[in-house]
Amino acid sequence: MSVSPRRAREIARTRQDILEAAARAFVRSGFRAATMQDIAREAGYTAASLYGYFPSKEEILRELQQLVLDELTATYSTPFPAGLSLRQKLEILMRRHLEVAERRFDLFALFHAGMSEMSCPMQGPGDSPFGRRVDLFTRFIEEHRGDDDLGGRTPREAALAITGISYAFFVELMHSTEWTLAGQRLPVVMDLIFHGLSRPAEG
Amino acid sequence: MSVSPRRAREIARTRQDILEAAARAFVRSGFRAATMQDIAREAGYTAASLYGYFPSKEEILRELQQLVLDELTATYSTPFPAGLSLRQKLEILMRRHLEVAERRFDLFALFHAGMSEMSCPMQGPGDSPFGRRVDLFTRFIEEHRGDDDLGGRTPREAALAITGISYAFFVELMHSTEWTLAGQRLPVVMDLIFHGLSRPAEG
Amino acid sequence: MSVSPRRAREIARTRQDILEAAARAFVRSGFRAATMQDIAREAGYTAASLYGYFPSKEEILRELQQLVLDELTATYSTPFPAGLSLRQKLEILMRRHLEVAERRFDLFALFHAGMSEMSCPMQGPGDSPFGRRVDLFTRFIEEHRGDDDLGGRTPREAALAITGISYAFFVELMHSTEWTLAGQRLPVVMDLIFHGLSRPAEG
Amino acid sequence: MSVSPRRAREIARTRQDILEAAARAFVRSGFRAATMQDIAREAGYTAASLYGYFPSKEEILRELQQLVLDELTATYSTPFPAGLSLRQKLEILMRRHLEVAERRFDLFALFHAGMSEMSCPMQGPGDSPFGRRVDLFTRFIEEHRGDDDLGGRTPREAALAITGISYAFFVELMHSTEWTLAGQRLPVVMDLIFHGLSRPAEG
DNA sequence: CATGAATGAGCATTCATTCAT
DNA sequence: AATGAATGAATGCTCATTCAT
Repeated sequence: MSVSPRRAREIARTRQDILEAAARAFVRSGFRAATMQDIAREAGYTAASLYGYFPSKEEILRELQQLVLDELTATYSTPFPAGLSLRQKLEILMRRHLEVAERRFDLFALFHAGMSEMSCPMQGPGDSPFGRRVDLFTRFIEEHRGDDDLGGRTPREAALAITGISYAFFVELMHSTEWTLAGQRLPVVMDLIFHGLSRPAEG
Repeated sequence: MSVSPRRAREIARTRQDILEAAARAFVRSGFRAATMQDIAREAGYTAASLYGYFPSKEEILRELQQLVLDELTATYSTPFPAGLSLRQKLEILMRRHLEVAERRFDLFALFHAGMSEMSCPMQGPGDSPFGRRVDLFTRFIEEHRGDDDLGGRTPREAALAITGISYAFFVELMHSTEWTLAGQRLPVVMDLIFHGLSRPAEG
Repeated sequence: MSVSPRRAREIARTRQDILEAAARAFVRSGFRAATMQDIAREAGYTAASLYGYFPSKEEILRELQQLVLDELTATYSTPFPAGLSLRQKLEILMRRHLEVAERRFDLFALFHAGMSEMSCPMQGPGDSPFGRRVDLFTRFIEEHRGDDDLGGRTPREAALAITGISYAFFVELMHSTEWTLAGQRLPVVMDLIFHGLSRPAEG
Repeated sequence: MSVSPRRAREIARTRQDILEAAARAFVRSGFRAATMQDIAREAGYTAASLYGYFPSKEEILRELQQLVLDELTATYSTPFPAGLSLRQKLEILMRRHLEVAERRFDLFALFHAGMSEMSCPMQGPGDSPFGRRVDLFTRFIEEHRGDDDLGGRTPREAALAITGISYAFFVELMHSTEWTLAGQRLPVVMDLIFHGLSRPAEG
């Protein structure tokens, strides 16, 4: 009665396909505006077929959110080499983020795009995806900061700056099609985070 | 059969009421999810009445967007005192933004909340509200920068940092209810923009 | 803000129209098979309009059930002239039933037709409409029986016989179009109930 | 390429299983509400498999109806011992019915439960299962009546009384779980049919 | 002008049925 | 022969919009 491993893999892949299609559709139109037909067309199925893999549209969104959260959490929980400065660790962290963004572009787009609708139907307005990212950065800073890394700001303030700047550059990247620039821009981002506009980028 | 000035003013005020109600509704639920009933209830009318002031729901959104854009543009086009540094001018600009945010809270909330839905149904994804703000900051910088204000970054890069940081702090403010903090936090924001994390907040 | 009495009456009448249309549709096709479109067409509206008067299809059924129950209960709770025999009181009761059937034909048809579906979605299978009628008759008998009216049977047994016979004749009546026969057949029914096949109808 | 007798028997048995499962499902939820999945689950198959045995859900219902009709007809066409009174013959007939009810409980339940839905989708409202039973009883009476058995009523009237009373007691039995009472109650039923409430049950 | 009522268009979801495996 | 997967055709319900009052 149990599914064969082969079949199980097939199902998992189809679910992934649908989730990715849904991510694209949600980014394009928002959760409400995207119809099951849209998602299905994008995934190469009919709307009815989706219900063989997910019980509802809401559940698709929920799984999508969980996926993003998992990927994101992983970038924080993977240990960092010891003996590095906050800045070095942060750079590693952001490289991991870029990696995720490359591997799961739609997911990341969804995460950055759907502010209101990704949070509203499920949780209080307090923890939007943006807010959650701020939280993660805050905890990261609290854990890895040296004594005078923040120049007197609270970890949350620092996290706000980091989240804001990286958010802006991610959005920029997302809308441009030259994805290859991503890595190259990281030094600029790091430099802006740590020295702001006043200090020259290099030396 | 032209309208009396008195009547004209009445109409304009009602339109404003509706727009504000719509802004609240849109922030709370997103553009699609917010029904005309929701907006009407919030404004103290019935859904049918709204059509005496706006031809469609989409038009309400469009006017709302225009309103935000106008308010925002005004903060840029009002001249700045001569002889000020970029930083000083930027601080003035951001104070103006705060003013707008105080005067038209819902509008600002809408602007910051509904990323995907505010842009998608109308224009290409290229110019989201966020992107438009980046554009405005970019032009501002290009216009007011001194020779070595940006430490080697392009104006757009600088604008991205500014937009990102101020966006983050605005969102933070919005979710907290202590709106009074707004002004007090501005120095921190300015300092983060210009010196990043490394440099102490105050000399 | 409150509805004018005139309007209220209009609404009540529309609700009645819809309920009657629904009764017809339910009798014809059963609860599940009857679509909102069917009901609407029968009532001269569109399906969407019905939702201005009832929140759901289930609620329509529920109100219909309540209506039947109310009408039926009324026939029992209206007092009977004192000093009559069980048979005389029962005849009065059944005349009242006939009256109801004349006044609200659809309702009665619905009540006699939809056994399974009228009960299932709402209550346990124990109290079908049929069962409820048996209960009412049982209580009626317990209340009005003389000492040796039942010839040794329990009130429930007597009620089963009464319900069964009257049910059969009602169904017969319903399918024939000669509704006028209703009253004329009552003596036969009464006689069958009290004397069965063996005894001549009239002395 | 004809089927082996062994296989044929296998098929017939599976068809029976499915029909019984369907009867249970139909009684529980009504014809429309019962899904092919429901029937299949009850029968231990998948929905798709049912189509190897029946071309459609409607056909299942049709065969079920035919089955009931066949069983019922058999109770009438099996000859009765000569020289018996109408009452004696009727008692034999009803014992046969009880037998059927014991052997094919679900079938009988279906027959008694689903008035509207069992008839509607297929035939005019004239011949509901109930109506068909009345017809059978009518013909039975016409055939076996003595000269003054009916006390002046028409055969149809007598049949209505018989059908009604037996229907009521069958339903009662069905909802109770004490099926054993069935036979014991038959005398009461017979007595009610032939003497009504007025006459003592015994002697 | 404000509104209650009506509706067309659309959407999520279900289900009988088909078909390749 | 049995099934998992896929789908077309509904179906209940919502909502932006219109219009008579």
